[in-house]
Amino acid sequence: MSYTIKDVAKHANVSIATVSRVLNGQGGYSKATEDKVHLAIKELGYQPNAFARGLISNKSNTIGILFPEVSSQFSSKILRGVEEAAHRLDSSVIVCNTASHGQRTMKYLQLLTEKRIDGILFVSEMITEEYYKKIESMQVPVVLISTESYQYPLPYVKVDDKHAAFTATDYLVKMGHSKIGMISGNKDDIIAGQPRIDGFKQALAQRGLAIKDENIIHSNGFSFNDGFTGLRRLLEQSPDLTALFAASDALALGAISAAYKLGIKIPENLSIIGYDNLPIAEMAIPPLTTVAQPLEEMGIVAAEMLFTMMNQGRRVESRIMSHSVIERESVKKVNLT
Amino acid sequence: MSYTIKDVAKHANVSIATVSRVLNGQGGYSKATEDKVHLAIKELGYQPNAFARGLISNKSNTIGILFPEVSSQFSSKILRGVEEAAHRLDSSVIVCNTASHGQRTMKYLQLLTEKRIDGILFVSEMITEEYYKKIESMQVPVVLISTESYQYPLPYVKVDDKHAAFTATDYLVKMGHSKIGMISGNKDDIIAGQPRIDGFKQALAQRGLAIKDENIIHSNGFSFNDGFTGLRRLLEQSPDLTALFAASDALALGAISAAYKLGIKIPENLSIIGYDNLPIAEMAIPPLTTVAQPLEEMGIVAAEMLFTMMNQGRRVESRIMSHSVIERESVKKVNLT
DNA sequence: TTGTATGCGTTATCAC
DNA sequence: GTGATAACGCATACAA
Repeated sequence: MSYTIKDVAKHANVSIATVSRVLNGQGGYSKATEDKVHLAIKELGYQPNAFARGLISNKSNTIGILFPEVSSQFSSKILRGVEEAAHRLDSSVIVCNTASHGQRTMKYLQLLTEKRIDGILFVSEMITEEYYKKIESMQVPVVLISTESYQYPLPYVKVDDKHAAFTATDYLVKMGHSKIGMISGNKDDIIAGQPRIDGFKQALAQRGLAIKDENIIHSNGFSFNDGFTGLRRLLEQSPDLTALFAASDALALGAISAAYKLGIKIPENLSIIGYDNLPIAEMAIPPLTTVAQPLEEMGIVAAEMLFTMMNQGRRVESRIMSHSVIERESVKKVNLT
Repeated sequence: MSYTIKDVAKHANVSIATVSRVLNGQGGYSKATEDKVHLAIKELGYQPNAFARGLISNKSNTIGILFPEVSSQFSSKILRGVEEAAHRLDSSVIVCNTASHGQRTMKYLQLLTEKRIDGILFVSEMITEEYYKKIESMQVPVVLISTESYQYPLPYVKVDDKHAAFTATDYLVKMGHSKIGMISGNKDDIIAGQPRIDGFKQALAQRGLAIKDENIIHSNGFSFNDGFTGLRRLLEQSPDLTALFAASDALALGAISAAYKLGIKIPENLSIIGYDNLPIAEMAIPPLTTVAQPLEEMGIVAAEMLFTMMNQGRRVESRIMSHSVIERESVKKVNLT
C-alpha cells in the first residue's frame, strides 16, 4: 500500500519516534536528522495516515453540516462560508442532505458519530428531541444556522426574522405605501414563518395602518411556485394592494412571474420587496429590492464558533447577524396620501 | 471517552472477537450470545470507531468532490446528485472549493489523501499535470464531471458541448431565425468554451447561413455580468440580430436584463436560448428556453461510476449524457423569409 | 538527541 | 462457538 513512518525511519536510518517528532515539528532533534527525515519523506512520497492519527487524538479534523436541501442558493451560500472557514483551519466538511426527513437525519448523525467528526452544523431545521439526544450522546459541539431552539441550549447564528420582516415592511411604508400585502411561508414554521408575519404586522401597527387578514397569504413553503400561486390568490382577495412583502426571494420571484403573466407591471402597478438577497434577486426583472441576510458570513461565523467550542472547549454566545435592505428596482416611491 | 468493543465484551461476558463478529454479522455464534451482545451494545450506547476500522480496511467510506465554486446552482445540482448516490451506499462526501486555484487544489488533494478517501470527483476543471501526478500517487479512482481530459485517461461524465450548442442553434434556425448571434464563454476554455462556439458555427454552416465574427461575443466567463455587458457589445456590432444563443443560463439572464434596460423586448424583438437549465431559467422573465444538462443525474452517474471503480476495481466507460431543449417563452417563432 | 515499547479500537488469524 | 492475540500506523512515556 502506501508508506508508513516505519519505512521512512528505515530509509533515513532513524527510529520511528524521531520521524514522528519531525513530522509534528516538536523539536528535540538535530538539524541533520531533520534533513535526513525530510529527505526520506520526500523520496518515498510518504503520506501521513489520518486513521492512525485519529485513533490516538480522537480528532478527525472534519465537521459535518446538515441541510434540508443542499441544492438551493440559500444552502450553497452558507456552505461556501463554512467551507471557507473550515479550510483555513485545515478542516474538511462533510455535507448531508437530510431532506427534512427524520430517519435520514438520524442516519447521518450515526455516520458522523462513527467518523468521529469534531463538530456539527445544523441548518434551517427544528431540533427534535430525537436529534438532540443523539447529538448530546455524540459529545460534540453543535451550532445552529438560520434556526434556533427554544427547548435546547444550542448556540445559533441567524438574523432576527421578526425584526428583518419589520424592516422590510417599514421600508415599504416609508416609500409611501399603505395598502401592503404579504406572502408568507408556512405559518407553522416558528422560526421563519410566524416571526416574519409578526414583524410585518408590527410594522403596520406602528404606522397606524390596518391589519387585514385578507392581505396575507400563507403558503406552504418559501418556493418560487408558492409565490407564483400566492400572488394570484392574494390579488383575488385584495385587488387594490400597491405593495407586497414576500417572505423569501424565491416567493418574490414567483410573484413577479405571476404579475408578468397577469399584465401587472412591477414596480409601476405593484411594488415588491423580498427577503434573503440571493443571487437570483439581482437577476430578476426588475432587479429585486430585498432584505439581505449575510448568508456566507453566517456560515463563516458559525464555523468559527464551532471551532472555538472544539478547541477551547468553552461555551459560546449566539449571534444575531444584522440585516439590511438592498435597494434595487422593484419598489416604487409613491406620494403619500 | 466513548465505549469500545472491549467494554461491550466485558459487559456481555464474551470476548472482543465475538463482539466484532456479531457487529459485522459474520455468523459463527449462537443466537444467545448474539442477543447478549446486542443488548450490551444497546445498554452502553456503543458506537463503532471508524478510525480503527479504517486503519485495518484502509477504507474511509468517504469520497471527495472538488468544485471551482460550490455556491453556484450548477455545482449545487451536481452535488445534490452525488450526495444522493453516496448516501445510498453509506458513504459521506467531503466538499472542496478550489476557487480554480492550483495551490488550494493541491492542498485539498493532500488533505484528502491523508484522510484516505475512497475516490475523487473532479468538477468543471482542467486536470493539470500537477493534479494528475498527485491523483495518480493517491491510488484512488477518479471521475471527471462536466469536463474531460485529452491528456490523461480519466473517465468522465458530461454532455457533448459541441453537439448541445449545435442543437441550441439549430433550434433557433428551425424557429425561423437567420440572423443569430452568440455570447460565448471564454474561448480559451477548451471544454466549455470553444466547443460550444464550434457547435454554433456548425449549425449555421449546415443551414447555409453566413458565419460572421461580429455576431459572436467572447466573454471572460459564463456569468450574469458577462451576459449583461455582452449583449450591449454584441448589439453594437450587430444591431439587426433577431436571435441569440447564450452559452450558459447565467449569460442568458444577464442578456435578458440588459435587453430590459435597453427596452428590447424578449422574445418579440430578440429571441434567446440558454444553456444548462438551471432553476433560474424557469424563474426568468420571460421563462428561458434552454438546452438542459441533467446535472443532478450527472452527479449520480458519476458517483456510481466511482463506486464501481472502487468496489470492483475495474475501469469504467465515460458517459456522454444526453441533452435536450426545454421550450419556454424566450424564443419566438418567426416567418421564414 | 535519539530509540524502545506501549496503546489507541478494530479485524482477522489462529487455536481450542 | 468462542477466545487469545497479532496486526493496522502513529504518538508518546520512558530509557538511554
